[in-house]
Amino acid sequence: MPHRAEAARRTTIRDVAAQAGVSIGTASKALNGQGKLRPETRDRVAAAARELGFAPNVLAQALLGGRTYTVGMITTDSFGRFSIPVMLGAEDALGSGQVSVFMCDTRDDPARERRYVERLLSRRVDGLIVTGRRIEPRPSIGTRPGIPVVYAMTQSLDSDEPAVIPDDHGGGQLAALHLIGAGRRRLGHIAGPERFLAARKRAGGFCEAAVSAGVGISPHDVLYGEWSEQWGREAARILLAAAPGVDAIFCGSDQLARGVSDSLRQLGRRVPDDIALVGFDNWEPMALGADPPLTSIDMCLEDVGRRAAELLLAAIDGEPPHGLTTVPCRLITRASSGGPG
Amino acid sequence: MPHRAEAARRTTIRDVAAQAGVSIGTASKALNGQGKLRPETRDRVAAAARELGFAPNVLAQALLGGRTYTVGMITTDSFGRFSIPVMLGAEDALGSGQVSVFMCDTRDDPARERRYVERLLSRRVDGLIVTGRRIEPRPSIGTRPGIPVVYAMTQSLDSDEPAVIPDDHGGGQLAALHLIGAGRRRLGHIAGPERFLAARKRAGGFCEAAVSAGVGISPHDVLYGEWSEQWGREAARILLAAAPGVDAIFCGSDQLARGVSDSLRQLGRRVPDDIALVGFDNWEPMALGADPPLTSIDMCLEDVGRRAAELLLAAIDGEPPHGLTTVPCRLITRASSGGPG
DNA sequence: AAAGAAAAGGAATAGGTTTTCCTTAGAGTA
DNA sequence: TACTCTAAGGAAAACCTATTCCTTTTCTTT
Repeated sequence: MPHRAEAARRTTIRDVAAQAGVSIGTASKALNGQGKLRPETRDRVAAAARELGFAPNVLAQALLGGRTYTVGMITTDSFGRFSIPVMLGAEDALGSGQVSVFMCDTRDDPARERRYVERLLSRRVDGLIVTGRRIEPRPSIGTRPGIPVVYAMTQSLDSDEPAVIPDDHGGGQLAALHLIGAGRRRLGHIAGPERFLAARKRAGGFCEAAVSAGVGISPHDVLYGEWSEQWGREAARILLAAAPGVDAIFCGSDQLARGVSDSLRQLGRRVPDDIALVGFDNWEPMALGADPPLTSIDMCLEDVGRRAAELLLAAIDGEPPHGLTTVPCRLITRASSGGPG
Repeated sequence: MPHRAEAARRTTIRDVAAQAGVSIGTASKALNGQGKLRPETRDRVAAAARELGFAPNVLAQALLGGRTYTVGMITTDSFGRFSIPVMLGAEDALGSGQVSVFMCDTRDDPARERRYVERLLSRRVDGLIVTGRRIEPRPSIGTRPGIPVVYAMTQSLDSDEPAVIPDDHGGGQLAALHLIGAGRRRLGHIAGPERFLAARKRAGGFCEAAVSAGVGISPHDVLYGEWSEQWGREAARILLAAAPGVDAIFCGSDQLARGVSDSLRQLGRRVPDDIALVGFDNWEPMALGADPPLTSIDMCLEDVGRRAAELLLAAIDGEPPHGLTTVPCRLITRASSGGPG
């Protein structure tokens, strides 16, 4: 095609310069506070720019400066429950630095992922954030060297590449300490699938903290299953049959806790009076909708995203980080463990 | 700063041209299949490009062509439950056209929104999609004329600006027809807050379809309240007290339906045998986690996003759409209304 | 062999901005 | 008066690519 087909050309710095009666270079200096100019000239240019609604063409700036103030965010999670808060945090940290974010959802398709990476590279992004829904190491996204990458809520098989993940182990510990602190001594844990690293880490932290506090629970008391309410319902029955005296249950997700809560009600056990309940994720629609509302462990995913973005910015500025960063979890106390509400 | 501070400059078409022993212009033509070149020359250039890992600088192309193949997506919903599927659909439609998406979350702050719009404009996006979590008309985003805007899952107070929203009214009708088709005759409806247009439209469609089918229910039988499980629990008790013979309840959201389901169990009514239940949103974690799983109305939000993106692309190509487009809902049948599962 | 046509590829321009280097004009000094 | 110095601002290069318009080479044809 020739040039642009249509519409009123946006005003450029050339228009501003003309209106102010100066050269293009002078206009640029006036707008950016560079060079030596008479104050009155600066004002004239500023006025012209305001009047014409001038905003510099970022493309041209980027072309010249070699930096686009743009990063790519790649998710395999279909903007799911985990990657979204991560993105929010990252966007927050980046956005305040005038960096814009290209969003790409690979739908778990490696071919699509490659295409997106190519596209982002030819858009000359300054860096890449890769998010996922599992913290397990994944194949490296493998860009050319020179463009920095940070993994968030996932990590690379190449363990030198920087990654930020929540501290699931610490989250499990938090749950145990909270329940024990509330006077519970006969603990149970209902978990997601054992093949999930996060499920194992949560269970590990929980058991470890309990044992350190002198409360007996062992890793093979953990009921691994699925990430579903259905499994929560089943597992609660199994657990109560095996250990009728249990007075606290930690669940590997809020969904599990919802299922457990249901079964407990049907079995005639009161929450929290008979059995205290702690979930994981602090997924508010789930946790607040439960009756009573669920105490839960919040992974602070926004912090994960924010941290990842900070690391990326550092890398772009020439201070590449390495290895794994974990972000601590936080306990949110609600009625299901006797807290407020 | 001088130029770029660091790293191995990316290979440009100049490098390719040098390597192939041709001029820049010729290299460009070879790579884009333009002009008249000896096949052998084309091959040589292609080989050089491959060897050097050349990808054209999209910034330079955009600067030249006046189009960036970039759109901005602005959400007020903190990437919430509604705007996400919309974005997914839009990204899908745009991405396959080689258009990349800038993501911006305004956190419902008008000042932030203005800043983002400014930033997107100075990045010379080809268009804008504005999404929200409510379908109520909102103040126009008000960009300069020339850059097209489409609203998705929200609409502009300026009713001429194009918008795509789900057909809540039709969704309500679907629910009524389904329940009546299953032989139910004493219908109840538990809704969200009356100040929400979506809540009113769903209720309207439901009552209208019921009445047309000769089943009595009137708009003031609708129990408006909150969008919460808690209100679902309460409203179910209120409804059963007022109309003990009810044999089907349509809920304005899956969360409401979850609450209703809980209360029904406690009141000793079986779902679906005694009372059939239909939710709205088809929010899978909620709908599938319920016991029994919920029949629900799916707003097909991905389609809403896809449609919005298509309209935007049309507008960019010079065929600006106008006014409101609605996307039909779909009934997803599950056990709570006697369906499969 | 000469002339014309077609094929192949090169030079230059445009796009918008920033920065470096120069030029001009005025003020100050010897 | 002649010189230097500084302040103010202009001209041009650079960033990278696509396209238009030319020039050169090669082939056909008479």
